[in-house]
Amino acid sequence: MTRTGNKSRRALPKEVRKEQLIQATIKCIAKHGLSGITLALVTREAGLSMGIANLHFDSKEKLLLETLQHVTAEYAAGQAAILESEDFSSTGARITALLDFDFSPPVIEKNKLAVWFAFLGEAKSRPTYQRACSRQDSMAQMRITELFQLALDEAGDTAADAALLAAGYISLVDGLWLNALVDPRRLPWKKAYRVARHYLASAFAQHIALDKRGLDGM
Amino acid sequence: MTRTGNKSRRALPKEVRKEQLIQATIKCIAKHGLSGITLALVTREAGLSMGIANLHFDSKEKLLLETLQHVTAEYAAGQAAILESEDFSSTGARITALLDFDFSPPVIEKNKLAVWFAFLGEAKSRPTYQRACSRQDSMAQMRITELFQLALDEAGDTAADAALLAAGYISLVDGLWLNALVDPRRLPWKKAYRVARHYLASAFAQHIALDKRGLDGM
Amino acid sequence: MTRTGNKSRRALPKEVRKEQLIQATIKCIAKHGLSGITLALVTREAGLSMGIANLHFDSKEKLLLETLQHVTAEYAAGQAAILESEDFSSTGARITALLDFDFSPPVIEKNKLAVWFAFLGEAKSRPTYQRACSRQDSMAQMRITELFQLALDEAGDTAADAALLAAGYISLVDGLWLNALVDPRRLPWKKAYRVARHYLASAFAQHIALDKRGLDGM
Amino acid sequence: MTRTGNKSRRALPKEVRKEQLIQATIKCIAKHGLSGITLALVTREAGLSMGIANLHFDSKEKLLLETLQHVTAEYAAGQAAILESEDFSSTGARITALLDFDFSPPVIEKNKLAVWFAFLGEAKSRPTYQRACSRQDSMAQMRITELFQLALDEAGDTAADAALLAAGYISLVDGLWLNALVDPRRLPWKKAYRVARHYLASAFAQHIALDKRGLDGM
DNA sequence: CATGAATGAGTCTTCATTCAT
DNA sequence: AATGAATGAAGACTCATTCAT
Repeated sequence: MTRTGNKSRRALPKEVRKEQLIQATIKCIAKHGLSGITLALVTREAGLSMGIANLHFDSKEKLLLETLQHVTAEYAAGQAAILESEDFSSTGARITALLDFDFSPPVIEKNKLAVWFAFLGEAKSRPTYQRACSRQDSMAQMRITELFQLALDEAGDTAADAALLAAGYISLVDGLWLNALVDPRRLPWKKAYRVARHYLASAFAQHIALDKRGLDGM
Repeated sequence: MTRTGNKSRRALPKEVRKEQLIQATIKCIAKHGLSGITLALVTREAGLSMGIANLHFDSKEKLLLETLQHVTAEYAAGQAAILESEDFSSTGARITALLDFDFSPPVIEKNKLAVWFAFLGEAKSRPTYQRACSRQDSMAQMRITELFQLALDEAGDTAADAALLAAGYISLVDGLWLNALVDPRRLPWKKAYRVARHYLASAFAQHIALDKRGLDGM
Repeated sequence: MTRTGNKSRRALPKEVRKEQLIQATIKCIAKHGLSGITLALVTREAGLSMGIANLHFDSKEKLLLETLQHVTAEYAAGQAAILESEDFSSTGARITALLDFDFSPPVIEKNKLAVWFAFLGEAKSRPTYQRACSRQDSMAQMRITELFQLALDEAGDTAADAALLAAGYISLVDGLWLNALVDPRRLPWKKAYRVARHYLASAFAQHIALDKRGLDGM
Repeated sequence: MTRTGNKSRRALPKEVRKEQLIQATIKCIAKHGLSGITLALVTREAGLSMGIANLHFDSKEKLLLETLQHVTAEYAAGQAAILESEDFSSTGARITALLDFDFSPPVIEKNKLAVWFAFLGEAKSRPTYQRACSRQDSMAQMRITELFQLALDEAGDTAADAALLAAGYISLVDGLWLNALVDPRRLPWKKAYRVARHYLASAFAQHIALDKRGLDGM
């Protein structure tokens, strides 16, 4: 319950309200699942009235879609910042940054991941979700492949296949997220991180060391 | 299949009906998603009457749960057969069999995987689903860790961590399934298989060769 | 409230239920108007549950449309019976029968007329209603024109225009219905009948007498 | 239009707004029907803000009622002007003027007639509408009866019934309006006018000629 | 056992009305 | 006086569940 003390009748900028509702939707999907979510639940979580969701999003379906897009866009932006940044001193540092980003608190935040996999679980039967999930992925996969290729070139490794390594990294991270999310006792986040780091270290031995034990504060 | 003697003539129909309904449920979840499924859809798909689902499963929820259990049990049985079989001549052959099984047609069948990820997507918010998903996984993870440890021992590798490799393999396969399911053009099944094989080959170089290009007929 | 004493859970033939709902709809439109009608009102009037309307008609809109068609079809059938019957001994008798039918109790029944004019009032903005209202009217107008032409021929009247007389008769009856319905004190049904009879008598003096004073029991 | 002196600068806007909203309401009823009209539609049509309707009319219901009264008052005023005018040289001329008025462009304007019949269609179930529709009608009917009686007296016709003729004329015009409005192809306005003229000509042969073929420019 | 018409609680959606600005 | 974001009651529609046949 996020009542912010305001008389709540006060009109707020459209974007603020939409953001408020999207945040409430994320919480509700994490708590009740995609098939258990209702507009009543979402608006109550936001501390607003029932009608407000349709006022700002026209329909429940559009609210859900914009929520999905919000989550994917946020991740894509963070990832793109790393892949495009000029600040990295080395290819290894960039790959490490990518890895650390993928297991940073904002990314592995329970609620957001729950939303992500809730939509992926329905993606097969909902072309709209599928498109929203896939669009940015293709781009990211290309960029990561390029990054990995650069690392292989630097190492003089002509045998390895950058595309295969990239596809593997992406899927591995997805799988680790999913398993750590569903049952953190079986796969603690620290262990998940070490698995991913190990994967990269064995592919890019010259760039990434194995010894770092994990992210602090996880 | 354990035939229960001569009285099966009477006892069988009940199980047949349940199986019929579970198969229809699998198809419907794949087609409409967990949040789009209705008993009317399922029973129509099965060519039966509306009331039959409640007659045999008491409630929609139980039908869904049994469907999930059906899918996980089927996978667990196949995997256990490999992990426990006496027929393998070498550890490498057993690991390869595990890999091939994970990408064999019955396992990567679109409908079943869709069901699997549909339930996983809701697992975070539904303890019942979570338990059904996790139970057998813990066991499998232990057995796979043992298998990998055996391989490492045979290779004299004392540096590698079998538990980490096992967790990585399981998550990698989950991630590959998910990505290949959601968008097979971005990640074709053949490529997914090569990624998984590459993962195992780099961990168990002495046991598994890289050159095998993929499963036939995929 | 039309509870017919049955346990109401008993399944009835589909057509019987539809008829039951259409009758309830007619009553409700007469009582609350097209813009005041709700499915709750209709189903309560029928003594049935809320969901039944959508079960048999798919949507409120289709229930309303079928109700309109029911009313128009009933009138058209009665009128067609007169226009096509072989039983009339003379043209005058047929015209008189037409007139008497137009003011017979089943036709001028308050509820049905209210439904008729409720839909006509919306017809301008609802092509679906417009079509349902117009379709049979065109046919009837043609047949009435033919009948009037026959009467004029028999009378040797070559000056009068049968088409004009028919259009006039139809509109006059519509207007009389409407005015008698809206305010029976200003235009009692008996008077409305005399007006219509007078119209016909002045056009077909040889066939129809003026003296008959009106329908009994009105 | 009675200008209220110099303070009109301040007082006028209120009336202007109401008129603006009534005109928008007329358009919207014609376009969407009484059951499809919403305040959002009306205020958007008027180019004003959502809250303005309640500000000036207190409620939607009152806006609708005032719209109905606006339309009926306009018609009644035009009709009264003819019935009371001192300018007519003969009874025949006055009757003809009445007829021509009833089919003059401002009266048969599509939107206004649509509004008129939309309310009439609901009148049976809404005493408020019924009263608004009937009030002036009674008066008009009396005056028209007087006019017709005068014509009959002038013609020495003692057999005809002026009240019956007046009731017939009023209903006939209503019916013609309705039919021409709903389906102008089946009953073109020119034909409707000829029907009405024919009705009057056959009742008042000495006063009204048949030969005039119709209104120009229709 | 099986059927499917009927039920009615639960949801989404609309929209007149309110009120802070 | 005017605005339009926000409200929440009311209504259409869905669908798991029941039960007479």
